[in-house]
Amino acid sequence: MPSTKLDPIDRKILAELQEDGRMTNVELARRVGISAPPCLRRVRTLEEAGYIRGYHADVDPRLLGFEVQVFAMVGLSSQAEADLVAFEELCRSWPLVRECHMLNGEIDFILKCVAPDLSTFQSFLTGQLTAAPNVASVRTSLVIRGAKDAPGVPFDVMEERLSRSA
Amino acid sequence: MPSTKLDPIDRKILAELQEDGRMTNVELARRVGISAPPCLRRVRTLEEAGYIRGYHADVDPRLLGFEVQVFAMVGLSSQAEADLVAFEELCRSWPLVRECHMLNGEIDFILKCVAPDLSTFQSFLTGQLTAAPNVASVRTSLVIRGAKDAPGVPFDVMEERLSRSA
DNA sequence: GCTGAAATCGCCTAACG
DNA sequence: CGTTAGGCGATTTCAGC
Repeated sequence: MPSTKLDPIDRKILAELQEDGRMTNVELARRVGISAPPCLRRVRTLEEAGYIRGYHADVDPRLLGFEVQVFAMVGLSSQAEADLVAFEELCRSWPLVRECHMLNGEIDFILKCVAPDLSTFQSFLTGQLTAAPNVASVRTSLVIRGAKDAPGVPFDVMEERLSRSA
Repeated sequence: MPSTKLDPIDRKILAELQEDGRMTNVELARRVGISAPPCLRRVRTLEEAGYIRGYHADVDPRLLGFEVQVFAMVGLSSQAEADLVAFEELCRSWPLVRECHMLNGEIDFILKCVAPDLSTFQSFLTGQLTAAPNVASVRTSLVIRGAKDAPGVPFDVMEERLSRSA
């Protein structure tokens, strides 16, 4: 599974599947301008090479009863690698934490969390997150409303750069 | 398209499609324990009712040359609704900004950004974001590494709550 | 190597019970 | 919701560039 360079058709496939991950292979093939068999082979190759990590339905948290979304900025008291990894592992074990990113600067981690209601989140915050070993500070901000939620990467920016360097 | 309540099969469908959005309908039907036609009808209904907002391939930004991911915390000088909306619209027009969420507290917005390299991001930051009308302050943090990136909502938490309230 | 064409197999998706 | 059934898509095979 070598990460050989992508050609324009591969990039178009990725852009299309990022936009609509459930598109049929023949429709995808039609859009990228090749026939179905090579298109399917390319998709499999892209999956195996790791360009495509998976396919996910994008569900509406609020409709499903997750009314609360929160960003939590976490500072640790020790940044030793073992302690960082321990905290990351803890985040992976918490279902309410959907994303966890390690950052530079004063904040060590940013967490995106969801919860059915505020009291559920508060009890997670005080009982689990703030109480976890090595956690020095937690600042939380409720999401008032979402303004943009685009998946993955901007392929138009990518194409623009590639044509500039050509 | 009424948002009638979901039964356990609907929730299982959502959980499965969140996990693997490209699963075939017959495989999905098998997993949720019904035959294919009613399964497909349920999926269509869930899509039309807005429970499923779309399907997206999850692509790897780094492999595609987007080496830099940044969270930007933005404060505005005016929080009048028209000014908030204007800033949101601006974010939607910037391809490097993948997510924009309006928050409570001192920070008004949090933005998740990607860029091919640091200099591209810096030029966006100084030339576009900080320079935008009404932007009072921008604090940025580079993502050192991602520790968790789970899609959507935790259906196990949902089921647990539902069984508790039963 | 790559693609495309043909053929098979399996899935999707009506219509009906 | 299940079953049937026809049409279409997916996937292998094979030939050609």
